[in-house]
Amino acid sequence: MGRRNQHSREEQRQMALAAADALVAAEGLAGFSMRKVAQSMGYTVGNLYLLFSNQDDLLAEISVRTADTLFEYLRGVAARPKAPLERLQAIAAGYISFAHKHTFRWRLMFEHQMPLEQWDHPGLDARQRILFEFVEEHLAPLLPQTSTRDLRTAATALWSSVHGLCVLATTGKLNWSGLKDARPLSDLIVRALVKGMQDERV
Amino acid sequence: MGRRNQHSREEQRQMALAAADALVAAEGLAGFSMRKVAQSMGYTVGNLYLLFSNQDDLLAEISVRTADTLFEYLRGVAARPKAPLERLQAIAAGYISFAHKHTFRWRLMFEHQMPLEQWDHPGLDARQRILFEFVEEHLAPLLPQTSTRDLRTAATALWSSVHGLCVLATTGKLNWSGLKDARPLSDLIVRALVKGMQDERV
DNA sequence: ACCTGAACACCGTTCAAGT
DNA sequence: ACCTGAACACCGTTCAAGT
Repeated sequence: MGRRNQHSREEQRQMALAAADALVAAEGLAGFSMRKVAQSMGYTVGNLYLLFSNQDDLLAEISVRTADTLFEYLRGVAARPKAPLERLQAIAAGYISFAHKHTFRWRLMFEHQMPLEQWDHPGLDARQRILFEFVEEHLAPLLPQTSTRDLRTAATALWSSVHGLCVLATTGKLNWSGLKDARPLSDLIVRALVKGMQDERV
Repeated sequence: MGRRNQHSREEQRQMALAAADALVAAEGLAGFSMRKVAQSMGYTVGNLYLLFSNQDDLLAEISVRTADTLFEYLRGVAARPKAPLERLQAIAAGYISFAHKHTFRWRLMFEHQMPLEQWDHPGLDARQRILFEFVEEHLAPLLPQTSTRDLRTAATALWSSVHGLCVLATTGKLNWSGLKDARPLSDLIVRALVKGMQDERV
C-alpha cells in the first residue's frame, strides 16, 4: 500500500518513541517488542526499520528521554533546600523516588545497554556525564579546599553509593533491613559519606 | 526414542546446569537459550522441561550457584587481613574483582530476577541474606555500642554502596572519573562510610 | 517514494506419540 | 517410563514487491 505522507518521517519517529515509551512503562523491557510498538502506532514492523536502525537504537533513544526527564526532575528537587547537605540529600532522595515512580523506565537505562557492552551511545554518555557533574557541583560546597581531581572522585563515590541503594530499593532487597522507606538510608549514606570525606586528607 | 537411564534425572540436572552456566559465562544472558543448553548437553529441548519448570527456574539455579561461589571466595578474602577496617575493604574489593572476573555470571544474579518481580526465590533470598549478614558480622567490630537495628542499617548502607560502585565499575562508567582501577574508590567508600557512621549518634 | 507483506532464522513452552 | 519430534505462538530483521 503506502499511505503517502500521512505522517512525516519525523512525526513517525515521535509516534514510535511515544508508543515504545508507553510500552516500556507499562510492561517493562520483558514485555517490549518491535512488533507491539509497530501495531500500537498503526504501522508495519518493517517500517520501524526505516526510522531506527534496530531495537537497541530505539531503546537507547527512550533511555535518553528518560535521562532528560530524570535530570529535569532532579534540578527541580535541588532548587528547594538552601543548606548544601540537605540539598544533596534531597537530590539523592529524588533519584530514588524517581526510580520508584518510573521503575521500568529507570531500569531500562541500565538493562538495555549491557548488551551493547563497550559500544557507547554518545547521547547516553553525555547524559550520564551531565548527571555526574550535577552531583559534583552540589557536592563542591561541602568539600572546599579539595582538588578538582579529588572532588571528582568524591562525586563518583557518592553517586555510585546512592545508585546502589536505589538498585536495592527498587528490587525489594531492603526488606531484609526492616526499613520500609529508603529515605533514612539515603540520608545516612550521604551524611556519613560527606562527613567521612571531610575528615580525610585525601 | 528414549535412551533409557543413560543418565539419571539428577545427572541430567547437573549436566544441564553445567552447560547453562558455561553458556552464560561465555555469552551472557543475551546469548542464552534453552535450545542451546539442550543441544550442548545432548538432549532435546522438551527434556529440559522435565528437569526444570521453565527458563527462569534454570537461571535462578545458576544464580544460586554463582552466589555460593561468590560467598566462598569472599570468605577466603576475609581470612587474610587482621585489622577490621582492612578486612572490610578487602571484602569490598573482593566483591568487585569477582564481578570483574565473572561479569556475565554476576550480572545474571541481578538481571534475571527483575522479570520475576516480587515473586521471590527462597534459595536466592537465603543467599542474599547470608551475604548481608556476612558484611554485618565484619562491620560489627568497627561499630561497637551500636544497637542490632542500627548495625543492620549500617551494613545495608555499606553494602548497597559497594554494590553500586561495582555496577558502575563493571559497566565501564568509571572512566569518567579518570580512575582505571576501582580499588581506591572502594577503599574510600568503606573508609569514609565507616568513619562517618562512627561519628554519628544514630 | 513510501510502505507493506511475507519470508528467514531464531525463540520458550507443551504434549501426543514413539520405543 | 523415558524421551522425542513436531507443533504453537511468539520474536528481530530484511527486502522484493505493490501502490
